[in-house]
Amino acid sequence: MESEVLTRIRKLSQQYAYTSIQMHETIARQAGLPGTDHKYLGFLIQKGEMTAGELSNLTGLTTGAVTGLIDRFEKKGLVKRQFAEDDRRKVIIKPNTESIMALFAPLYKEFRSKSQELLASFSNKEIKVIETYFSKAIEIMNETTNKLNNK
Amino acid sequence: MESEVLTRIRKLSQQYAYTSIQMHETIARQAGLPGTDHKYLGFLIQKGEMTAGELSNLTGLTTGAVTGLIDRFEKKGLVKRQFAEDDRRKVIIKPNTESIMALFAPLYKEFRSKSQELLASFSNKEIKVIETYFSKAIEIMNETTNKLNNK
DNA sequence: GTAAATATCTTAGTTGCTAAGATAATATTA
DNA sequence: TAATATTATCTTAGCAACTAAGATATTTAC
Repeated sequence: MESEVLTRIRKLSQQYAYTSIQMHETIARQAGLPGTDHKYLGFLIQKGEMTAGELSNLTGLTTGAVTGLIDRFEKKGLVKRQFAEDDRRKVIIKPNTESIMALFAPLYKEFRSKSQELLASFSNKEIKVIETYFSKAIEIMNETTNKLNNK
Repeated sequence: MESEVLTRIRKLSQQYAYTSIQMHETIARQAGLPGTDHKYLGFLIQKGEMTAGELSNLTGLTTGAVTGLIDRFEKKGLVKRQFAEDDRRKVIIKPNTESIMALFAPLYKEFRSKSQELLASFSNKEIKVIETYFSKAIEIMNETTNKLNNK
């Protein structure tokens, strides 16, 4: 038997994740990125440049899939390939942050201002609560995922 | 220029959504559902039975894709097809909740108890804050998605 | 009763994935 | 140093699930 609160939060949480992915997919499609590529573009922006192998590890995609992914990004001018100076086997992927921003910023504009507004409606203390919840929930989900993957 | 708080929350939020999807995908894979099928199984559980067309609308998949989706679920005994009595063109998809639960419950067990624990560490007032944030953020994301889709 | 609309299924073609192996560069070792 | 092993990425073949378009079956409208 589980508490009503837990059920409510769990449903909201699932819906939140789903809605968020849905929105990001819609925005990506409008920006000319069909499928799930935008998900990986996010990594590149957040982490900055990285090698193809690192992206493969991070995403769980095979190196072959990553090759195709970078090809598609490169063709759109969103990233550049560059051999590493210290190891010429490595391919460094350099996100072209400016062109990425130019592509996505207008689509996120309204969302951002509304989010800003929503956050402004909470006190600092309340925001801290939200942050704590997010952080700890992320930790729990990662633990669950890792435990399931390593056995 | 955007506030630091907004940036922090936005990153946490994206990470939350990504981690959540990642966990659900891992659980689904362990349950023998590769790809993204589990996402749609969630709809069936939450909404109960629905027609193929409704599922198509809800998911944004074409009717052809939905046919394949139901085929895969049916083959695994997770849903049943049934013609609607009032309109024999319609196919009602009936989720077999018991077999779905039996498949997934053990994989979610530990996650649930940890979530329960996490939630217990917040006061009722704080939980209300989290719920409010989720609800309103979902609303904003849906608005954004709808606005982008209808133009 | 015929025509139009609707709900689902089928088919052909596309996309992006994995797995396995090829290629090129680097590290190791005798 | 030369031979061998390892590493990083790319290429290829095969596969799964998608879309778009059209087929089929049923219902609705005239």
